[in-house]
Amino acid sequence: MNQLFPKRYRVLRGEDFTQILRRGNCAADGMLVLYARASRSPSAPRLGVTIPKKTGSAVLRNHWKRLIREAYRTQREQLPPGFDFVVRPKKGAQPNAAAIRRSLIKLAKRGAG
RNA sequence: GCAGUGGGCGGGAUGACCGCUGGCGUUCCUUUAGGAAGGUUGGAGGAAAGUCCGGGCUCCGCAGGACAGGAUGGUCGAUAACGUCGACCGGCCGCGAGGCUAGGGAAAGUGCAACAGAGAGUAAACCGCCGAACGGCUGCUCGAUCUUGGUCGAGUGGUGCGUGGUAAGGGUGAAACGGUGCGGUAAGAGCGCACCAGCGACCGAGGUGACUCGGCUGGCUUGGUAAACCCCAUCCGGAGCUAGACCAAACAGAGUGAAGUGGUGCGACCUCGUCGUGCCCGCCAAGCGGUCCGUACGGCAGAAACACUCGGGUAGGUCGCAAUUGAGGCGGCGAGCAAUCGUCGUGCACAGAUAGAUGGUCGUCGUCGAUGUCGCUUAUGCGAGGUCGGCACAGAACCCGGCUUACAAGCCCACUGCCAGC
RNA sequence: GGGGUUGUGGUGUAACUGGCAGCAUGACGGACUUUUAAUCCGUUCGGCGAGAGUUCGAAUCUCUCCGGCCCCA
Repeated sequence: MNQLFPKRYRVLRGEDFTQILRRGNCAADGMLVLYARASRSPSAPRLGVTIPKKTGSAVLRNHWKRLIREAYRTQREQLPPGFDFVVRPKKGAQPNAAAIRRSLIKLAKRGAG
């Protein structure tokens, strides 16, 4: 099972972020907020992570980002292909690896469909 | 043993699997650029933080003096520099080890001090004390006069009524213009004297110096506040790695800029002044724009192939940028009380992202706390293995030197006071 | 990365030439009213973001931290 996470599976350009956030579908639960938009290259789903400064200290923000990326990396094949996703933590939520993994799949299917 | 003071160390270890990212090889694909696979080797801190100071570096052509503005403020030293560090001096606190200290100037000037209090700054008279001096009222004595008990004058008492003297005592306050004693006085007072305290000048000794010690003399006493204005001394050009250089891509251009800058007459309007107009003068620099940041001066280079303003476009890549030479580390020797410096040796050394890497999961060990079991033990306690929970503060973004703040457990060194024992 | 501004009862705000920290609203109680609202009267809660320093005295001056908000790129 391919669990790599190279740069082609990531949203990198600032313009892409604004497009996904402005034009994409939004889905949220108590843990995450997810934006989804049909991508131009339909093969692989791409991920971008946004952590607002109000989340907390730099250590806490890094922790959130790593957990979200890890959840995406380990279960990328279960996500709907042909979409770009931008994910950020829900305000007030506490980071938890298992909950983020469950929430990511649920929200991705809802946002794509 | 108890209590305490100062300083330092430390920042869990290790394994498996799955990842991210820099460097260097290998193989494959590809027209170049580049892409893919796999290998190997590196990958957060003592504070990376706050951004409170100081530098390096870069640009402003060069980095001017003055004013303004800001910063610092015992002395000597250390340093690339500092508001940092070291040693020492003075003051305050502590029994002590030690701690704190923006600590120049208040006999240059200006200002401020609520409430209370009589008085708060070239001191002041509320109570109290005094009755010296002047006046009022009044008693007595003497003299003059005459309307014979009044008037005037002198002397001597009383009163403390008015003017007044007095800062010893009371009381107020954070602070009231030295303290004690004797003299002195109407009462008092540095008013005088003696001693003491304090300040200044001078002299001597010690110290590089801040300053310390001693002597002598004098004013006889000049209060607090400058983290109030201020004065003095010293320092500071501005902006910052999105600095800045180059490449690529994209778009749309428009406007302004090298002579009226000066003097003077007349006219209009509401004065200053502005406008119009005539004359003189000037017209390759006295004007113009220019991150020498603010002000004026002065200096500098510049000019239509340039500069500025407005508008439009682009926010991609490479370098800066990773020890390849730096105020590096470690060790030895030497100088110094120390901060630190000199010298010699030493491959001792790999972070470098750019939507932003340095991680996730699962173990083993370590350590701390709670809990209960077994063994030894009178108890305290010691040892063994078990279960559960915890293991901080915190994440590089151009780089260094400091400061400040945050920080779990644990450990070490030096010193002080008290108690007990020898 | 750089810069600015701000912090005062539960809420909003004033005093900042250093000198007992006020005002409005809210809460509570009373009056009025059949009751509520409005109005009037009274009371209470009790606050200068934290810690040092200067000063006789600090919300105010100085320093160091903490938090909020905003701006530039």
